[in-house]
Amino acid sequence: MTDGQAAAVLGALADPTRLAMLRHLVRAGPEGAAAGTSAEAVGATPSRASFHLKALERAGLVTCRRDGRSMIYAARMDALGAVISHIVDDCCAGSPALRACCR
Amino acid sequence: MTDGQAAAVLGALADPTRLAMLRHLVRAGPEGAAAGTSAEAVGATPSRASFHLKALERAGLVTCRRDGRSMIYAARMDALGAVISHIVDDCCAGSPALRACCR
DNA sequence: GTCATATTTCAACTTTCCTTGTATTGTTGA
DNA sequence: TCAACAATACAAGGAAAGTTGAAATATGAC
Repeated sequence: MTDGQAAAVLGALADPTRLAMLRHLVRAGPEGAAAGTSAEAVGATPSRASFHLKALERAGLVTCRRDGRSMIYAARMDALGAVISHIVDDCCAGSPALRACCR
Repeated sequence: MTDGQAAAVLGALADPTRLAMLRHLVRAGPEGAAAGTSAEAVGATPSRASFHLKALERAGLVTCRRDGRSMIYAARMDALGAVISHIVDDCCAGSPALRACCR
């Protein structure tokens, strides 16, 4: 993973609304949650929620599938892990102090 | 740590130049490195380097002290750990899959 | 004090991002 | 087919961030 790619993912995470949405999706589990549900969970208008969910999807942090009238978004834990690994292992030279934070 | 605070730190990380500078500072160790040295290491002009180092400092990711004519910046591993902890523990419900990435 | 070095600050410009409201697409059930 | 609903797409406005180059500040050497 290049710094540019990592920066793009971190940029997607660098917003309180998106952080809240991602948390909601992680708690929803592999099943995911409908866009409207996430919107309501974080107190965002549908349009705004769609904008931020798309940003998360572009960054590869969530997947999207249609289920009837609803769009179901689900968190991609592997992508989240990849960017954390980039910071911890590559960027921060695998600092023991940093690794300790994850335990 | 609130989502807003975490987002601010993640925003500071969400830039390839800053990611490269932070890596350089981490490798420099607790001693830190002069602003000019970091600038040269990542191929940035002094002005641009100063701008990004200040951004990292505002986010609490680096410290700054003067040594003669040079400004010495040093990475704050604890701050880096805190934001990773926020994502791993709080935001992502301590997902075992995510924790595994840090080991 | 004067000069050179190291870094920061500033202003101007460009680009990107976030929000809001409205229009549009896709889906379901009558 | 038509009406209702869920979500997205689009455009406009304003705010924030990054880049550049020139000027300013702080420090050390002479």
